[in-house]
Amino acid sequence: MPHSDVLTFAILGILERSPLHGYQIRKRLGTELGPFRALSYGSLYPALKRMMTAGLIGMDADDLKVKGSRRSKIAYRLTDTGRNRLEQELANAGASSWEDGTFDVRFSMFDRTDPETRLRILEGRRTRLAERLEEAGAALRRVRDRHDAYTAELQRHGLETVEREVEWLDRLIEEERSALGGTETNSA
Amino acid sequence: MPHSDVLTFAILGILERSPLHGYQIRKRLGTELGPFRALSYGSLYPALKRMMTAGLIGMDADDLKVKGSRRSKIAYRLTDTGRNRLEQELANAGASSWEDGTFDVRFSMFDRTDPETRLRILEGRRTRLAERLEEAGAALRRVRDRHDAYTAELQRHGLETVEREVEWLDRLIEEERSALGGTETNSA
DNA sequence: TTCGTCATGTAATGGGTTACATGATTAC
DNA sequence: GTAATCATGTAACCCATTACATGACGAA
Repeated sequence: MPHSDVLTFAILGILERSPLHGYQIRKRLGTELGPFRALSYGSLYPALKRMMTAGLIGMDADDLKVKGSRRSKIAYRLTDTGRNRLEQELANAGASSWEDGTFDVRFSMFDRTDPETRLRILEGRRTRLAERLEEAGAALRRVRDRHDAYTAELQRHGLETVEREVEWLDRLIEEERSALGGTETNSA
Repeated sequence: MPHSDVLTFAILGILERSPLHGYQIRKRLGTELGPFRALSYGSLYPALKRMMTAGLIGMDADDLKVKGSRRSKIAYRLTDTGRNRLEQELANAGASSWEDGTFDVRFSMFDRTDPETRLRILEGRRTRLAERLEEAGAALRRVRDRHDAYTAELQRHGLETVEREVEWLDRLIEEERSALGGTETNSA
């Protein structure tokens, strides 16, 4: 029960702001995150169905009630259960918040996350990336000579990209710390 | 028949340098590309099996022949068919070379790719990224105000990352061009 | 002798995409 | 009237991961 999958969480976060049609949810997922992705309907609608079954969301059928039989636009909205689930997730700063496919989604809801949790998530992500950087760097030093110039360049660029992300996180962490007040929070 | 999947192509490229065990192939995939990935055996071995069936690779069973029944280390090597397929792929500068999950693999074999093809692939990738940048930027300008500071920052960072990749490509393209001689090659 | 790494494989499962099928509404 | 976009959904498929099962080899 504790934590749902990313997509469910993302949809919960989007629907909290206002009820939306499936179509609109998809667009929001595209512009709010990334903005380099477009979830297919083949993923979205089944997810909404699952969430209905789980009682996380409900629907306002616009004209479904008016005319007799026509299926039409459906506006989904959060139920109380869904809202509770979302709050529960927003308070959680565990590993699932730093992981690769999850961090962006989690970050996009920082405006609804309390400052301490934000900081812990940013620090978690930073630690994780720094670890990867170290492993990768070490592995690289061991085999450096076996690589041609292009492979080496590819790896250099890969490392550089991650290094930059770490710098970005450092900047955000610093901002969060100073907004929080002093030197109070300690990192693991 | 024309183009195989990325994994097949990557394995072909790795085995061309020398015959390897499945285990070693996996490690190479990890260090040569990225270096942020580790393919699972659940993907690797079935892929090798498919490639065997397709006649792209063959095996040197080390001690399989010596003792009677023991399954042991298997060194895979390219067959002539496999080598031909690889060459065919290496000459191809089509869209499948610029796509997201494919570009890295393709780039890692640039030492076995002729200069003109290299240039066309780099240009293709650059064009694709620049397009995405434009679309994303336009989409963003339209909805900017609807976003909170965190969402905006996430998008800013995403765009910046892609911009940097474009700069990286520009540098590589320039190098390839000057190595090629004059101003001869024309981009689409 | 036991621990870490090398080594090979299968079955169940998961999470996504594409292609298909359908139709309403809006702007030109 | 016709094209674009809005809008919903299913079925088939793809490609990967995780968990499981097995065992050899070298070093402490």
